[in-house]
Amino acid sequence: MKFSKATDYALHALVYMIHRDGDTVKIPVQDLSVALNVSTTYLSKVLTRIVKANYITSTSGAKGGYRLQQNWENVTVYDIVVAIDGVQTLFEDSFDHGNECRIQAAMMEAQDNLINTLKNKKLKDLTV
Amino acid sequence: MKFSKATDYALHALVYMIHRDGDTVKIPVQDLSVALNVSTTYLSKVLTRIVKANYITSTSGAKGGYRLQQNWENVTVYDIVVAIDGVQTLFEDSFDHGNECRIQAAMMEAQDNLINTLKNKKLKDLTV
DNA sequence: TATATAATAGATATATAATATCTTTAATTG
DNA sequence: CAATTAAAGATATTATATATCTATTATATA
Repeated sequence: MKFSKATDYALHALVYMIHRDGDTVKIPVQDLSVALNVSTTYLSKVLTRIVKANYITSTSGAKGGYRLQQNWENVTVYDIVVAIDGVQTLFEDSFDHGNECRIQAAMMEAQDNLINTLKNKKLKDLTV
Repeated sequence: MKFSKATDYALHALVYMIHRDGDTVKIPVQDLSVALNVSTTYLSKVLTRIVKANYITSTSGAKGGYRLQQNWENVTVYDIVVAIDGVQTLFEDSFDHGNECRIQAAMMEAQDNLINTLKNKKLKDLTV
């Protein structure tokens, strides 16, 4: 019952990127790994998922790196959580009680409240 | 980012116990394990944590078993989550940004909303 | 008191997932 | 072409949850 470190890394990396002039610059993973004190290889794997999800772009080769997409101001914390960990169900009922199971329903309600909070948090708001 | 199976088992076991005449009967783990289709040994380990947390009592020996505490009507889903998994922080910031870290703050707010929902759910309400 | 029943505790096993590293490949610049 | 940088694949490491097994302790009752 924890958010993954990968999500933590991704959020911090993105906030760092926003600070470094938003979508105007390309930042190599090397820079980010120094800033966050995380290995380049692992951070790169994490960021690749953010690329796939289309919140940043990447360019290989010299002078390459990661750059925020132009739409970055609308990206939410929830978007990143999903990009890293996928859409998860917090509570998987081991028992096949179907939809009428009240335990399941209670957990779902709690989960919805968690998710909605994260949907209302834009990365932009975390950088002020 | 998931609730544990142990929590799932505990909630179902407790709801089952409530159905079986509340706090008036002792129910051996054998019965519960049949009802939930979970091994007696593991379920027993799980329930011992609920005993420690004082939401049920246990008596060894013949005619023994688990019995709800008299206060069971006030026990919440959150109480059980804590009894099983302890008080957890959903998001542990790997970076020592201190309290002013906005990422941390956003995650905390989401977590609070999750927890408050579970605090407002009594086991009693899951059994109607 | 002996026997059967039932929870608890400790040791250990199994499974799974997250985290991390290493190496190779592909793309880009100058 | 040489240097740089991301991506991908293979693998290793670590951590944790889940589960089982055995031994021990407690209780009821025949």
